[in-house]
Amino acid sequence: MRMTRLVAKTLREAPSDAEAISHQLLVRAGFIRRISSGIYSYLPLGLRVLRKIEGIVRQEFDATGAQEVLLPTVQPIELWEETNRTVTMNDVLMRVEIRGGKFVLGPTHEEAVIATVTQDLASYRDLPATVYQIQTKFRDEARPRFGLLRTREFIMADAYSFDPSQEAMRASYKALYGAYVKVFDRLGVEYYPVEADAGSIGGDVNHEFMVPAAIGEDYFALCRDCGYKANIEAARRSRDFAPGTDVVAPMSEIYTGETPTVDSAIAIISKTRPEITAAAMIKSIVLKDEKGALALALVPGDRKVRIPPGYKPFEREDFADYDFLNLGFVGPMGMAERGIRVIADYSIVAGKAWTSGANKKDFHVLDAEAMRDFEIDEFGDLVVVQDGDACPNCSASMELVRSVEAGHTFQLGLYYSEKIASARFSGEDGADSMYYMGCYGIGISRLPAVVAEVSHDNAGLIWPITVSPYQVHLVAIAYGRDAAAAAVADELYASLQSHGVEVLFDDRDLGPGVKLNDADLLGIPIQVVVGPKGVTAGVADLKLRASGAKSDVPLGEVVERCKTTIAELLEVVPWKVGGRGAEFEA
RNA sequence: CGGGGAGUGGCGCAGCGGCAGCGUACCUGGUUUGGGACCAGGGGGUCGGGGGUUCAAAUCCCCCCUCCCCGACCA
Repeated sequence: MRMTRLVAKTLREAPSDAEAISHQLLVRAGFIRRISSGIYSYLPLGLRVLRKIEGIVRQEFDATGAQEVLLPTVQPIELWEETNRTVTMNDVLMRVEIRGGKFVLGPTHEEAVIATVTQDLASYRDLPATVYQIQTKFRDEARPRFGLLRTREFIMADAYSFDPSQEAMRASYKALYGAYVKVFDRLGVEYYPVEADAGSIGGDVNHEFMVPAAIGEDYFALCRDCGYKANIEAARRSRDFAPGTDVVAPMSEIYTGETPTVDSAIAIISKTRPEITAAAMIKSIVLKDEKGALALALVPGDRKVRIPPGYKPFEREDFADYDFLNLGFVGPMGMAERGIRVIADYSIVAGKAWTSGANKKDFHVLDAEAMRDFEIDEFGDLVVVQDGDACPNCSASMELVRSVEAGHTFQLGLYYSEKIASARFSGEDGADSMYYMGCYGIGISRLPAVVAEVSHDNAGLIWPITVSPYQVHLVAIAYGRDAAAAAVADELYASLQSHGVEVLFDDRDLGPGVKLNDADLLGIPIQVVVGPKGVTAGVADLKLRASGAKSDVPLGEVVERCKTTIAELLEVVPWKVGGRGAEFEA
C-alpha cells in the first residue's frame, strides 16, 4: 500500500479525551477513530491488525476441529427471557423494538448458539461439537473507558462446545484451552492463564487470560515460587494459621460511641489499649443466602471480605428488620443461638484476643476468644488476597499483578441447558439428555489496544510481526525529488510485493524527519529506508523497530533480507515462561 | 447512578461583554530532503443546543445534550 493512497493521517497530538497510551497512539497513528463514547471505527491500518488477530484465532480454533459459524447480532428478546438474562444482564442489554417485535443486540451468544445448533446436534452421534464465531457485540457498559480497552460495541471471538457428558466437556475444554495458549503465544505479549471466579454461572473450572498492564482493571495473585495464579476474585491464601498463644482475659464490653467503622472504633479503643490494631479486630459482615437465611462472615478488621459463593451482602435497609443487628456494631457473640450461621476466615483462630462489635449500639467487646466467647460453624477463605499473602500451595509470598482480561474460558456444564428447553439431544438410550457446554471468549477488538499498551515506546507503537498491519515499512527519502532514488524505491516496492511481503510504502513528498518519525509511530516491525545517499552507495538501511538495530543492506539483497528477517521474527515467541500454560487440572 | 472537569476550524489550544484568533493539519506557488524545514498566498468555525439578560453575548444567567476523570457496576 502506498501511503499517498492510504486512508489515514498521523496526528501530531492525540485528542485530549484519549487517556490510555494505547488509545492515544492508535488514534495518532491513524488506526482508529472514535465516533462516540465506547464506539470506534477502524481505519485500514487498524482493520488489518484486527484481521491478523482474527486469523490467528481462526487457525488455532480450526486446528481443534471447531467450526466457524455466524450468529445474529439482533436476537429476539424471548430467547433472553428463557434464561432470565433480561433481568440478570439488564444493565448492559440494549433493547430494540421494530415492527417484528422486541429484540436485543447480543452482548454474548449462549442463547443464540443453542437455538442455532439444537436441530443439528440432535443426537449423541452428533457430539461432541464446537462452533465459534467472530462477531460484533454490544453491551451498554456503565463506563466505557481507555479507548479500545472497554467499549460498548466490540468484537469478540466466542466458541461454544457441546458434549454429552462432563468428562467429554472437560476434554473439549482442554482442547480449547490449548488453542488459547497458542493464540496468546502468537500474539507476542506476556500473559497468564489464571484461575478465575465462576461468577453467577457456577461451573467447575474456568480461566481468565490476563495480560499484565499498568492500565489494567483487574488483578490476579501470582506466586513466583510454585506458579499459583488466580484472579483476585478467586484467589485464596494459605490456610495455615496456628492458634494464638495469648492468655486471653475474660471478655469485656467497652463504650466506644458512634464508631461504626473499624478505623473509628480502633481510634477510640487504642487510647486505652494501644496494642489493639485493626488486625486484631473482627469485622463481621452480615450475609444472606438465596433462601434469605442469615449468615455472618468474620474476617480480620484490616482485610477486605470476599463474599463466599451462594451468599449476598446484606443491604443497609435490611438491618431495620433485625433489632439485634446494629449496623457497625455487629459481632459473632450469640449468633449461634439465633440460628445464624457463622463462617470465619481461617485466620480467625482461637487463643487470641479479638475485639469486635458488641451487638449493641455504640459498644464493642474486648478479649473475645473464638470458641470460648463465640461459636464458629464453618471456616472459609473469606479475605481478598493482597500483596505479600502466603501462597495456598507453597506458602511463599504472593504478589498482585495488575492486568487486562483478554480472554476467558468457562466450563458451563448444564447451566444453560437446564434453562433452555431446546438444549437437548437424544442419548444412546433414546432419552432426552442435556448438553454439557463450554464457552470461550477472546476480546478481539480489545487486543490491538492490549498489545499497544504493553508494546510501545516514546516514539510510538511496536507491533509484533504476527499482528502488525504490514511486515515491512518501506520509506523512500526524497521521493519525487530524486528520480534515481525514487526508481530504486519503486522497484523495491514491486519486488517485495511480488515476493509476498506485506509492505507499506511511504511515497509521500515530505521531509525525511516526518517520514521516519511516522514510521516509528506506526510501529511496523521492519523499516527499510532508501534515499539518494544510500542509493549512491548501493545500500538501503534496514531497521528493526523493536530493538532499533540498523544495518546497511546492499540493494540487491534487500528483498531476501526482509524475507529472512520476517521468518526470524515469526520464529520467536517474544515472551514465554517455562511451564506456563499447558498444565492445569480440568 | 453519585462526585469532579471540559465542550471555540480535522487535531491541540488562547480569547471570557465590543470585527473569532494561534499552532498544527489542509489547498496553491517557490525553496528544502537521512530524524516532525522555510517563504508567500489561500480555504475552512451555527464558539455543543435551546432560552434569557444586554444597545451589543464565545464571554453573564437558566435549562438541556455530549465527552473525559474518580467511584459504584462488570455473564
